[in-house]
Amino acid sequence: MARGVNKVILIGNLGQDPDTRYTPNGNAVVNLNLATDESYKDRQTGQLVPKTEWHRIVLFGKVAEVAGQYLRKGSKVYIEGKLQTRKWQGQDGQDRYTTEVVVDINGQMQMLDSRGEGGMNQGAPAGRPQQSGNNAPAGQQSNNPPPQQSGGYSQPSQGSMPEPVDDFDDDIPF
Amino acid sequence: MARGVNKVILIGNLGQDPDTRYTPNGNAVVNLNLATDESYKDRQTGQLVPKTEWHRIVLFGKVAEVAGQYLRKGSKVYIEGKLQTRKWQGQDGQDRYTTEVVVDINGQMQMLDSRGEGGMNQGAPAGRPQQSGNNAPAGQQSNNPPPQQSGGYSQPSQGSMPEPVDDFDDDIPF
Amino acid sequence: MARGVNKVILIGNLGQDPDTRYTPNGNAVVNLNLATDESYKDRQTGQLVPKTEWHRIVLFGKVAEVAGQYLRKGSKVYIEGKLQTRKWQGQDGQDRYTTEVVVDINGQMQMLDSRGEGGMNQGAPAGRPQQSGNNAPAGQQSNNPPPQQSGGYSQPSQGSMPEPVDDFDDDIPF
Amino acid sequence: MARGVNKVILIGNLGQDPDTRYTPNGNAVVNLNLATDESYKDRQTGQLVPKTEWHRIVLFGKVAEVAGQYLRKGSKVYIEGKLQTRKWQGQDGQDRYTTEVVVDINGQMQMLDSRGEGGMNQGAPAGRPQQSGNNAPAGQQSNNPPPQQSGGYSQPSQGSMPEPVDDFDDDIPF
DNA sequence: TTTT
DNA sequence: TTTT
Repeated sequence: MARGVNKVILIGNLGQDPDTRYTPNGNAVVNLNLATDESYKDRQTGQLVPKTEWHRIVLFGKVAEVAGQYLRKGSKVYIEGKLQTRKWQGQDGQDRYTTEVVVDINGQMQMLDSRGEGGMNQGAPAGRPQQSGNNAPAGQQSNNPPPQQSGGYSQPSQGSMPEPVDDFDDDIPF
Repeated sequence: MARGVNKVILIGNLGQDPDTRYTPNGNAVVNLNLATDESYKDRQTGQLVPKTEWHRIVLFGKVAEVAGQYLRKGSKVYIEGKLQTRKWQGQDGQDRYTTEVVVDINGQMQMLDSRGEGGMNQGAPAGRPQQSGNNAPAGQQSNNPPPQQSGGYSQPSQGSMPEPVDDFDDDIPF
Repeated sequence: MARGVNKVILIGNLGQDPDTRYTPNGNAVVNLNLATDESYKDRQTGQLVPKTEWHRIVLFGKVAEVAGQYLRKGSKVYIEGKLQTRKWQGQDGQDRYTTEVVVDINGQMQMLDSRGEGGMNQGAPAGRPQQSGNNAPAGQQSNNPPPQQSGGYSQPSQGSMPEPVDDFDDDIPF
Repeated sequence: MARGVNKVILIGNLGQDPDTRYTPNGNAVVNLNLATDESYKDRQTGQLVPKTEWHRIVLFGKVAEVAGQYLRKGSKVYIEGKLQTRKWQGQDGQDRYTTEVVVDINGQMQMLDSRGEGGMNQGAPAGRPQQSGNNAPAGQQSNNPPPQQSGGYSQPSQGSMPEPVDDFDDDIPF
């Protein structure tokens, strides 16, 4: 299935709560904003300077469900996925490119906060529908420009959150 | 030095010859355009569809020297580096972001073409100065828009190719 | 499915042809002996000393089929799998341990020899049955001590096994 | 320096406190016993069966110092190293082989327990000399059979513990 | 823009 | 925007 290798491995913390959306088929698609920290020695001052790198993560399928339910702002997480750059149109009609780390059936997500502390403190989210309501407030997110969206999927027709059947794979465009 | 993990592993082929530049200190900085191939089964047709992902690679230091000298368009290569997104200004004054895989002293580059075939066919490049001349023709490359450049380093002041001393680390902005 | 991470990534060359066997169900199980090369600077002499590390690889399923058919002694290959140590009984009744890199449905194998050169020179093996005959000679292999076997699977259609060529395995020290 | 790739990435928990030793030169060498958990679906019963894999980790240099000082039984940790199999002689004079994950200057170790909970609860170890005394009690460890040793380095000549020179960074470099 |  |  692959004549190359395209692998990303990250450990970092979430900058915000996960952004959960659903495909028309009811499959979860979760966006994460992940910070990885590094520090390097400044050549001028000789001091250790912290440097944060931010990564856009997109999870699909089962791992997206878990991420959306259990991860929160501040959560520490291990991510294994692949690099993907997608093109979108800016408001000026010009092409823009956004690179994301895609975690699908071939990837992995591991929560690294032990025993519920860490970022999992806002009360345990219960069922899926609530999740959707809590994490993907339509009004707010739907104004986001393309770089905040992940292509072909949209949000659940709110209020009518249509029985999430798990026929995944039927609508993800890759 | 790092309180997180930020690792990328790629195996693919170069879309063009490497783009070699030099910092004012004479350190090589090489840009690669790397394709990784994957194929997935189309849900509609059931057919296997090939899909190519393109990656921007930036190498620094010793590994950059080697890449610039021995890699060519078509070369198969293993890359281990880290993700880095840098901001630049579009001609319209707006912010743009480009994500690259940075290979520095902590990364790795492995040529995977065996026995000189593959992309290594244009004759063995000799010394470093010539390399610079061959691979980083100033007039051509300097017109490249920001996404084609890697930030703070510029090209060798040609003709005066300043004694490539290996005092690396003195000018790389991270 | 996993509350940890256990990942091995190797690029190296095969020390011998693959050793293909079959489970009672007819599933391929392939053993590889993979060399990864490294060199380090000797502190005494200051010289660059080459050092080869040998790895035992066990492949299951589809990837095993491909490996058995297309890899040969000398082939360069990318392996992604997981570490697994299994216990077996020495002839003296004592416990022995062998660590292997297991490549199953979650792993990956990529052939890195381009255009059929490399180790792929003994003529293209054809169908699976023949493969079985050539690579998994029952009579000879079944005498191998435990470290040469990979646990619960046994050999194919015994009794009719034709010329067993691949009896290396006898001098590999693990 | 390397014409191959030999990389291991693990996330798991320590089965015991680290075993810290020192080379004659006073360099720390730390052994860890790391468990990675996985679960698989039993084909017979259809049940999810947990499975623990144990790994021998050997750390050298600075990362060894940190591991010896801050890791404890139960600690969750990220390990990046390389596979290495070393030969030793059993009491019966026969060759034995032990495979370890070696973490040296090219590797990485990340503690994943947040805020001092996790396994770091036996009181904060203070200076290095005490560490040595606490973690590498010569009398106890020296009875360990070869698989418990890592080759060329020995234990601190007791009583004469030679003032660990390696005053690299300022204690806590992360 | 690469490669098979 | 996270974390220590």
